Amino acid sequence: MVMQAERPAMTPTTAMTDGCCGTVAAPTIDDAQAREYAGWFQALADPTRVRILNLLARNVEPVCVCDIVEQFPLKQPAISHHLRILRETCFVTAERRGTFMYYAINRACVDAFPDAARRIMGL
Amino acid sequence: MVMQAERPAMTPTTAMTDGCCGTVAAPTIDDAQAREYAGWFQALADPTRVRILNLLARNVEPVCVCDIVEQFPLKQPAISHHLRILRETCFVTAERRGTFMYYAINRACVDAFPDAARRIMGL
DNA sequence: CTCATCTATTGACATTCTTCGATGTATCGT
DNA sequence: ACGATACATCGAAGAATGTCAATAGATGAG
Repeated sequence: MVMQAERPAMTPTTAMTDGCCGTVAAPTIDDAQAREYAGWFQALADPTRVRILNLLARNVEPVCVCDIVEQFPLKQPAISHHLRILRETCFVTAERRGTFMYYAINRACVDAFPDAARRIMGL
Repeated sequence: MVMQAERPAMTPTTAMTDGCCGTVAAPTIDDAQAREYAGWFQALADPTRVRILNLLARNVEPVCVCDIVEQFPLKQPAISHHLRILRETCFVTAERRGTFMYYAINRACVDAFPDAARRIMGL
C-alpha cells in the first residue's frame, strides 16, 4: 500500500472549505462578478487602448476621433473599434458636436476602478 | 469650394501636439510601457484568473494546486495554465514542498498595481 | 530502482481578438 | 438636393487565447 504524502499544517482562516489535502479559504468573488471584472481588465488588455485612455486622461476637454487617430500608427476603423470597447466598458464617454465625435474619460467609472482591485486582491 | 467645419475652441493644456482640427495633449505612456501594462491587465482578463487571485489573496498561507483545482470546474491542466500566466506576470509566487506546489499572492507586485492605474488614468 | 502521486507541458481544436479595406451613416455647407 | 467630411460598421484574414486529453517531468515511499 502506498501512503498519501503528508502536507504541512496550515494556519486556520475564515470561511473554510475542505481541500483535497487540506483546508483553504474559498474565493469571495462569484463567477458572474469575476466575469464582469475580467471584462474590465480585458478592455485595458491592449496597448493601444491603454494609450488612448492615457491620452484622454491627460485632456480635460473631450478629444475628437481625428485627433486620436493622429497619435497612433493605426487606421481610423481600428481606433473606432478600440473606442467602442472603452465606451462599452464605460471607461470613456462620447458626445457629438456637429460632424465630430468627442471622447472623454469617464471619471465616475475610472475612479471606481481601484475598488475592484481592492475587492479582488484585498489591497 | 467646401469649407472645413469649424471646431469649438479648446482650453490650453501642457505638452501640446498639433491635431487634425485642434490641439491635444499627447499620451505620456510610450508603446513599450503600454505593452507592459496591457500584459498585466491581460493576465487579469479571465474570470478564472480573477478568482484564483482572489482565492490566493484570501489565504495568508500558500495554497497547493490540488486545493485550487477543487474550487473550479476546470481540469488541472487548465488551472496550471492560468497559474503560469499569473506567475509570469509576477502576480503570484510558486514554491515546492515535496511533490506539491504551493502558490501565494505576490504582495510586492500586487501592491504596485494601483500605481499603473494612476499613471494611466491619472487617479 | 520502481511505482504512485502531483504538477507541468504538449498538441489539437474552437473561439475570440486585432487589424485592414470597403462600405454605410450622419451632419454641414452650398 | 448634392457633395464633402467625420465617424461607425461590415466582412475577412491572421494571430492569440482557453480548454481538454494525453503525456512528460519531478518527487517521495517502499
